Amino acid sequence: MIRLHDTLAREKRDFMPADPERISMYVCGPTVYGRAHIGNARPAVVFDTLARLIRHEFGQDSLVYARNVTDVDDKIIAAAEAEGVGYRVITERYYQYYMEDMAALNVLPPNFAPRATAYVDRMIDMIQRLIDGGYAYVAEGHVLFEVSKDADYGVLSRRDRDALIAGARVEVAPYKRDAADFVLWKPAGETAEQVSLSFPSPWGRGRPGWHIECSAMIEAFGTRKDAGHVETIDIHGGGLDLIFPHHENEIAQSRCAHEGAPLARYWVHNGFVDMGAEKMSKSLGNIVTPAELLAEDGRGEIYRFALLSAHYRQPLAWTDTLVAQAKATLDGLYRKTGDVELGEVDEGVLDALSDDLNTPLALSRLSALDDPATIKASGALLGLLSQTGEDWLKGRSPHVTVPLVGQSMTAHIGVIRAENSIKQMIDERTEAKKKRDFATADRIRDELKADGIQLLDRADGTTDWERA
RNA sequence: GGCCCGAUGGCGGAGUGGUUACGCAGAGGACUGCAAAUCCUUGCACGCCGGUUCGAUUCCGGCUCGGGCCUCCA
Repeated sequence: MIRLHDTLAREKRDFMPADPERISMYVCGPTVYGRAHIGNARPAVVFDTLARLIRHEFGQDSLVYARNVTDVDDKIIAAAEAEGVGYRVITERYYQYYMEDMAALNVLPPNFAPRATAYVDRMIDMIQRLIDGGYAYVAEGHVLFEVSKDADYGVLSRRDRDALIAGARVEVAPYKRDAADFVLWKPAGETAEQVSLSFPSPWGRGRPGWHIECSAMIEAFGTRKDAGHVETIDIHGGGLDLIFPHHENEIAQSRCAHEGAPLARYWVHNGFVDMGAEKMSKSLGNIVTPAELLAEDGRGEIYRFALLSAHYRQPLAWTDTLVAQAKATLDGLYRKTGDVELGEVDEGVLDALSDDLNTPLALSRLSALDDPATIKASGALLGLLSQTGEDWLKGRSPHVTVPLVGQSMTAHIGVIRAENSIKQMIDERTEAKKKRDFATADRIRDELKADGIQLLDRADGTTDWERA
């Protein structure tokens, strides 16, 4: 039995999907206007791990996992205008980067990756239904959701409307009936790029608001095999900061458009990656990207391990020590697994993951295991230990040689010695050792060490090596 | 101001009303020409003040400190 902490209930609940053969999970994905940072990667890794667990428990085909791509956004327009290119250049480029970065972290592609621009018709349809139902109104080319018409507004974030108004940091737009009302549709501006990224609608050319995108995509994309119209999904996930206003507003829109049907049966939110003192975010300018990390060491599992080393709801401080510890622990695990085939998943690891995705406990149990095949299979459930021990320890990660756009790998590749050359030096050293010429033997060992190659002398006299 | 989290050994981080998780790092030993890896052994802990209890790191209250959200945000 999987248990999940449900943000709506503020407690762990047994996970009972509506249809165990067709479980639906939707996670808010990236807005593709810039390079993802390691904090953006946390939900991708966390929900990828949850997806692996659900597939393990309910069957490989049991889960339909959707992670959207927001490709309509003011920041996309701003980026396009800044570079003097069409918005599609921006969205395509950063979507590609995102996919590459996530793949390096062993994040499997979701079953669906719906793009907002492909679902505008559905958004317009949903907005029209909200207007017809008396939940939304048109004002100066905008369509706004009228929060006061939804008696349950605020259940997820536990806020009441008075508190919202009192705490409002942003000047209230004059066309709003109430400060808490939010935009469903906004008119296109005058600039070429704003006109370019706009769509015809009953309310004039414009673009959808952020919140309606997710509500409409959830309704439309078919989390069930037969459905073109889904009202309630099993799991809705995302970062903690999306609880308010994004998910609160999604709930309001969807519930009002669906005669009260709830949007999701379980709400799961991940905590933040921080830099020790404050959260990592683009607006604070203190970001670390997977691309930068992979340029340091291309073995992406290091960063996945680091992200999973804290419970997903806890904050995680991203430090050099954290990365070093993740690498050291993985090295130890890979020395144990070698190149064995997958065995059975360990019950202890499975139990830990099933208890609200307790990855730190799962990782500690993984380290305590002895049988290589069990370690390998249990690691796979966490998206780890996907390589052979030798490839890992010799640094043959496929990502090491992937050129990263905007990042020069030249320096890194420059210090990577061809394995033939390493073998040659090992042979020279073996000869020197036979002659008890330890000065030469140690010189060779030091030389290799300076290039990050650690020699391992085995009991039978042969020598192997690892890349530090 | 409102809402919500957290505080565990050098570091990361679970967990539990009473028997010192685990990993990384450190120390000692075995092995080694010397190291590394490996194996064995080992030191180090539950923010502060009260309360409940035979007994609290664990439950309750208060305090201090830290973090997040309050319509950009994973």
